[in-house]
Amino acid sequence: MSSDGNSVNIENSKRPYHHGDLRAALLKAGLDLLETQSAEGLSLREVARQVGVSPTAVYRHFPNKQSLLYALCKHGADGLYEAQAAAMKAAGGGPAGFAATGQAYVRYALANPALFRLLMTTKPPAEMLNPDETYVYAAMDLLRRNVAALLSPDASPDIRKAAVTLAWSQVHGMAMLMLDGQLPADEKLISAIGRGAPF
Amino acid sequence: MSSDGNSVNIENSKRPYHHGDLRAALLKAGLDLLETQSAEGLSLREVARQVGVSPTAVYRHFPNKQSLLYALCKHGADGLYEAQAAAMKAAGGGPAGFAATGQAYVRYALANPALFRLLMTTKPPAEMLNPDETYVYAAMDLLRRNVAALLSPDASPDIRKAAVTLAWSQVHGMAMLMLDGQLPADEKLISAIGRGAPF
DNA sequence: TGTACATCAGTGAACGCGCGTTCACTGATGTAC
DNA sequence: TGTACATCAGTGAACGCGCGTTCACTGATGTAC
Repeated sequence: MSSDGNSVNIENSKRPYHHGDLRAALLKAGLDLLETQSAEGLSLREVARQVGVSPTAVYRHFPNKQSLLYALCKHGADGLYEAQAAAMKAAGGGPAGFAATGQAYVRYALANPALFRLLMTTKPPAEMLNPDETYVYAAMDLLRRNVAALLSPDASPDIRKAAVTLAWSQVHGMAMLMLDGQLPADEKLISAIGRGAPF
Repeated sequence: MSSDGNSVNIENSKRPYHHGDLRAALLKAGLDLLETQSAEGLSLREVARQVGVSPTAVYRHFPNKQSLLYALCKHGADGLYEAQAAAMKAAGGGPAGFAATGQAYVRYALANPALFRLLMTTKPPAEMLNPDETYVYAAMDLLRRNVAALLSPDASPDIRKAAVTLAWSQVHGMAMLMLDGQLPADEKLISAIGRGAPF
């Protein structure tokens, strides 16, 4: 466990973390725990335990459990957006870029199951800047622009909206069905996204 | 609360339910509770409370909490299948029938949010007859047959599988996004399903 | 029709559990003079 | 450089809570004779 030899327990000094580090450590621990369990099963005490700190210490960095969860959502949303943006950039835009972002969406969900679920399920707190934006707003917006670029320039707003909705639905549905074990997490299925499928 | 006048509490006789009725009452209570709260928040004690019975009484009808949840899943799965089958029958098969089943899927999810989630998330117990079947198997199979009927007869198995997957994904994704508040539960969006959308 | 008895579906009390959160506290750190 | 002191990030004990489940029980129901 500890990295100094002889398996001696390092006795924590009273201040084991440098300024601001505990917050980051708590988030890291939360993310780690979400790799092996669902968000509902995640407890504040468990996160503290994982870091090796008393439950009370968490309250120095987050006013309550919920705000810790919010922070995890934020982190996850950023990750999702970055994964999609990177995929689009790598694919070079256009139809290929569109397909790539969709696939990145599914892959991100599969790589971060509990976090992805939490992210989608959680409504941001009212204090957030744009009250009607969700955590996935940035990722969604990227998708919207991609879809718009594929449509003929004179497509009506209704058509555009329907196209975005259906594209997002398809990608999201595949992600959820795979997470829930209803579909195999099969790379072949993922790569069918955006390839001019029959629907 | 009670239906005899003067707000006198009806003192339960020791056997308030006829043979087998308590089981049905518990299931009913579970379903009712799932209309206003998530499945994770549903407790065995709460179900018992709702029926007006001690928590212990539940154990006469279900070996444990999980099996009560299984029974709720079963009920929900049957409901989903029936909703889709009825929609297909009403639409008279063919492409219209396919669109109707997809739309029925989304509508069922919206009408039974917590139950639908539970249903999708829960793996049936090993004792069930076909171990690799999920609760949604029947509904899925109906979809599969519908999709198959739409494809040209010489479509390869891979094409068929991809078509089913994408169709299910689309419908499921829309349902989930609406349940999660990421998309408005808008009838216009729902009716876009299966209407030869751009994707 | 009456009686003895097994069965069965409930009861209430109790268990141990882990949770989120509050409290009064401690001791190290950083700062002003 | 030394000292006094405020700040701040931790601690451990405790709270009340609701949970799933077990236990010994009770009294009504159904059955055999």
